[in-house]
Amino acid sequence: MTSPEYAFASLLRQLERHSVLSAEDRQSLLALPYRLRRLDLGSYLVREGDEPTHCSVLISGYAFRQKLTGAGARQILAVCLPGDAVDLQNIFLDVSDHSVQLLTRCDVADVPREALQELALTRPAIGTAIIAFTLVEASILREWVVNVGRRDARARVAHILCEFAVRLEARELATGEGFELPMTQEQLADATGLTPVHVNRVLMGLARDGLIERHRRSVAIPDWEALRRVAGFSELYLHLDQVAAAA
Amino acid sequence: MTSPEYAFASLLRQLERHSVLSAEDRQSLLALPYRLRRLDLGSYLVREGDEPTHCSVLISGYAFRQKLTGAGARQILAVCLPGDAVDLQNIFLDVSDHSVQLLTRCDVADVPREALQELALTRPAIGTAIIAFTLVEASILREWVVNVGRRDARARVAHILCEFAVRLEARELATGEGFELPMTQEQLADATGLTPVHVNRVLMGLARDGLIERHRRSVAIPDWEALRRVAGFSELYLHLDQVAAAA
DNA sequence: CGTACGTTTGATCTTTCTCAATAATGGTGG
DNA sequence: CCACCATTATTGAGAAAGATCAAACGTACG
Repeated sequence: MTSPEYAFASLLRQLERHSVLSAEDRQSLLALPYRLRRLDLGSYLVREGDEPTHCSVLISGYAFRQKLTGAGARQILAVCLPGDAVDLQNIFLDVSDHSVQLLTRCDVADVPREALQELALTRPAIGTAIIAFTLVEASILREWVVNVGRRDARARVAHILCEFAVRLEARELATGEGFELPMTQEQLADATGLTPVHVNRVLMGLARDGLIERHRRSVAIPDWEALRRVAGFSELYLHLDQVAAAA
Repeated sequence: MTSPEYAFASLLRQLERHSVLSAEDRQSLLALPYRLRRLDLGSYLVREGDEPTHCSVLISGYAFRQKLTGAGARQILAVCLPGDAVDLQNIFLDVSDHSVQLLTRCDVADVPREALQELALTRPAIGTAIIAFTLVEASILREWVVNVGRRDARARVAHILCEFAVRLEARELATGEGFELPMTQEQLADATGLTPVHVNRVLMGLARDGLIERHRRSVAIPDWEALRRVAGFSELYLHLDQVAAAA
């Protein structure tokens, strides 16, 4: 389950969502050179200001993108799931504009920048897939702006829970029953633009109203429609249904 | 100044920021087929849910990306400047996840989806440039999340003003003296996640403290360093300095 | 088994929102 | 060119969502 081959396969599955890859395309992706690392919770995969030399693929574990304001506040920008290529971003820009930190202990595969770049440019189908992949990330980011900018605390927290549930299910990391939330309430606060105290109160409120059930970090959603309504959630922006046209 | 050739030249200049284009690359970009349209303020260039058939390039005028929450609130996600290719986004995804609306009367050039897509895939340098371009947009979006999520009202408004000033200057649409802000205070509010009333109060406050000078929609920044400090602004995320390595 | 971290709760305070009214401004038709 | 109308900007008073401060409680891990 956590072998590198499996992780590349997961990356592959995501790329194929938006582009038709030939057997050769697939092969050359799986043949990409890489170096394996195991990193502890809290390690940085990328730091703002870095000049990237490689792109890391998350084999197992979770990570998040973050930036700090001048005043020292932290904003979490995105959560990376197992199988995500963490910094496709950095392969085509020369300096990293945000940091990526691990949410859990992780296995990562580092792919040299040039190898991936060359693949993207010489194989049009892979190029398309990579562009589409970054565009989906951008779409998620746009919804994140909406969440933080124009929803109240309850809807914000509900929305981020809906997003996790759907993204995790799409990768078969969650069942309809529920999922492990890989974040502390403080991290949830930095993702939603709230304070940890208020996140706690909102979570308690959602639980009290029967919209979620919690035991430790595990979250279950007994009435999906109800939570979706509270969150104003519509999964269109995840671009999950877009299957590449048959070859 | 507002001929289509000029606008494509402006697009070209942006693309060349991140990739080295050959004479041929340039030529094929400028030879792209297009259809010209003049549209009134408030028109939609793209609507959420649309299946895109073309990519519009802004020849003159301003536009903005937006999404609506279920509750009907609007969040502005980005402002598009003259010379921007508005929906490179949509060329590689099959359904548009947000809307683009005009901030002013605009001249736009519609480039057929297939033409641009083919160019991106057959000319690696152009492919690189397009990926880099969308990555820079994503970086701006990330800073937008930080702005709305983790800065107080004063810093938020100051930050968006700093961003405009720098982006406009980079395209020679503003001088050190100041610039025309193409938005109403209500739109500014939807961009910063505040209410129009509060945006007004913050603007008044910034002016009272000598951080900005306003007459109608024109904004001057008498003390750049002071405003930058209030905003916590650092232009790294705009990736402006990144010049393509010499060929 | 104790220590550090995360969660929960209460009390109070502040920022920002809401509602409402007034004043400018710009555009339009006569 | 002027008067009118619609939109945008400005101001005040009161309300509310969420922040801050502080303390207690759990739980996991070394």
